[in-house]
Amino acid sequence: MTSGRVTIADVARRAGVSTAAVSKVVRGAYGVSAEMQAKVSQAIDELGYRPHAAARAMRGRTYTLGVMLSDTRNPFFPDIIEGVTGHLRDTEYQVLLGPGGIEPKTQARMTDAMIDRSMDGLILISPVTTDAELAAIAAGTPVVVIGRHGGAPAYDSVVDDDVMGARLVVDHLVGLGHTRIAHITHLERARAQGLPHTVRAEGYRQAMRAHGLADDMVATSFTEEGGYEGARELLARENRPTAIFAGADIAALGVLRAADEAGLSVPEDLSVAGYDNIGIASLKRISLTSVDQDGQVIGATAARLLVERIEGRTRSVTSSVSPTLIVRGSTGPL
Amino acid sequence: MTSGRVTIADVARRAGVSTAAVSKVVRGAYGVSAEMQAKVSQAIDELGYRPHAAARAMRGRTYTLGVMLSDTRNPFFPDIIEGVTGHLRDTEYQVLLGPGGIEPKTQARMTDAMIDRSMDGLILISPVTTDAELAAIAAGTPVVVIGRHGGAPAYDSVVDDDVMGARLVVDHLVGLGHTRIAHITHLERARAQGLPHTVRAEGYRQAMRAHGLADDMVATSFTEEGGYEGARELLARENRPTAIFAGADIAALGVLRAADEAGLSVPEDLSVAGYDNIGIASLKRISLTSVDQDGQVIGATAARLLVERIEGRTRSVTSSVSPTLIVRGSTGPL
DNA sequence: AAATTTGTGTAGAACGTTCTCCACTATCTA
DNA sequence: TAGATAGTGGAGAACGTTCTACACAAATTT
Repeated sequence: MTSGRVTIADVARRAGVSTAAVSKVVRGAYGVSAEMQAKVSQAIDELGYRPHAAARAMRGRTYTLGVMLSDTRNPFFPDIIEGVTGHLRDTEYQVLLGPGGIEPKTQARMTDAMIDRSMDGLILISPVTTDAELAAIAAGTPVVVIGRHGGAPAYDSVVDDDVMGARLVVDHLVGLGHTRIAHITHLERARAQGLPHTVRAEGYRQAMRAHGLADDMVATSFTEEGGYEGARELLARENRPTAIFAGADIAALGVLRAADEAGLSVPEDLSVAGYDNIGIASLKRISLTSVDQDGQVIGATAARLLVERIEGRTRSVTSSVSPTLIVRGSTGPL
Repeated sequence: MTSGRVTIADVARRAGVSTAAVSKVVRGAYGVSAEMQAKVSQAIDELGYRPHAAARAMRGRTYTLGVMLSDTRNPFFPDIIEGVTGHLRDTEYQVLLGPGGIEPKTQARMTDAMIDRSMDGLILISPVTTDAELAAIAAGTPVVVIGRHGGAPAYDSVVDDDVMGARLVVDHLVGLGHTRIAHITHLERARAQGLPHTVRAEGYRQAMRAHGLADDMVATSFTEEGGYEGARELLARENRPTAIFAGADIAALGVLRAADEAGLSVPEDLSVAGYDNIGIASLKRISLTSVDQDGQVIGATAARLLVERIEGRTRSVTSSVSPTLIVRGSTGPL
């Protein structure tokens, strides 16, 4: 207590062995007798020794995995995080989350910070960066990217099949008799390729074309406010859409607000669908038809791939998770 | 690129000076000439040098602050995090979040992990621990605790005035003519003192007494499900309450679901109020009367106090933030 | 019986910083 | 002119691990 932290040298002294031996025991390395193992373990317990991560980092592992969050406010993240931490629960890896913000610059600062802290691997959720920057990061550190299509050889990817998700929504709405189906997407600031909103928008376009329908998109942002403004714009048109498919639930909530304010009842006057199936979508009051992408599975998969890569795999893997359409009260027949 | 990371020695060689000099420049320490400063800065830029945090940690600072999150799913956290990161934006500190879970054991594991990684300071959000454990942590690392009443000399505290918040709700409901006002609180597993739910419950009790009314509480959990179950129990009573004050918005959402299922309209048949004023509370569809506690201010305050403490302050500070009642459509006259 | 293999433990050099001394020069004071 | 004082730069010892090389003993093979 008084004299600072307990080090491996203290343990070695207590057990009457060398620091190298203690290190072996701690790491579970080869070449330790049962007797040595017992002696050292006892000393560790008695002294309450905990390995100093920074010192470890100087030579080997830190046993720390970083998850870069692009937008803390997105209610979809907790599922992913739960998947990641759940999968890592019984390993000695620790997960630390880095709030990267939505700006490319702040995200880059965050990933740099994580690399500076010599994390063993990084999970990047919907990073807004160029492919080149991503490849540069992945060249130095094991990386798994979530939610970005078109994987690269340098890192693993876990994606939701957003094309399929968008098609599920369009098919559902067309099946209900809708023809004027609008889509609200996220305005991309950076020249990043393969972000979910882009793919969802593309999937929407394809699905509309497949049904011989004209697409109608407005680009705001994936926020409640963005959905609200997008919907206001769409609903002000002379020939307003009868259904709005927002690329994210959070935006769909804004659409619902705009509908309420415009005196339109959902789903009688306007059908609304979202994407992500966030928790509150199931509230009776909201009852939002949405595409579910099982964040826990995505998170757990990402964690698994990352550990594999840290432990030596070099061949790149892309894991695609199929989404499901959850039909609720916000969509109905025309 | 090919030969691993750029170190302070590389910079020193390039600039033709000693590593000690480079270190001084990097740290902005005293005793550097303008010429030296320029020479070294140029070499740093040319080589793209970044200090290795782990190596720094061996001797000095890591410039890393940890925030322990007790429940990632709580929609109230993003505000706090935004406050923290916002306040730290232009400093050289980096914020890393640790998902601690709701169990005392997992939270302890998380704080230990953060200490092992020699973070310069810790912000703990509603930690579920004994005062003794908290004091032990704070003895070794600067700590600011958010959302836990009854501060201790070893750490700083930032709290919402939960007694006042509860009183605001009760006063409001009584003003509307309600007398049978129930409260849903969180069942505490651990023997932790001064957690928000406890204080809110106590504030509710006091306020009811002040109005000469009998209190009626049920303890489930601060989740949508917990609110739902608590409300089901309350609404099943022969003399059911006319207003339910949930100790957290997330639970209030569950109350709304229970009301909907029971065929009760809000606020005509039942008034519902929550606490935290989470984003979706303002959605027209939800329109939940709630107590707002400005998470951003709380987060920013915590960050400020933590930095002060890291930089030498030892006198303990407790900062209390006054909440506001936001009246919306979920509460109405009896 | 000698040679080889296997098992177990240790010495000691990294790893990339920080920071305390110390040395040197140039300026100022007596 | 000698002595003191700033101001600036550098040497080198930490910090707490990991891990390669090696030493030694015991067991096994020739």
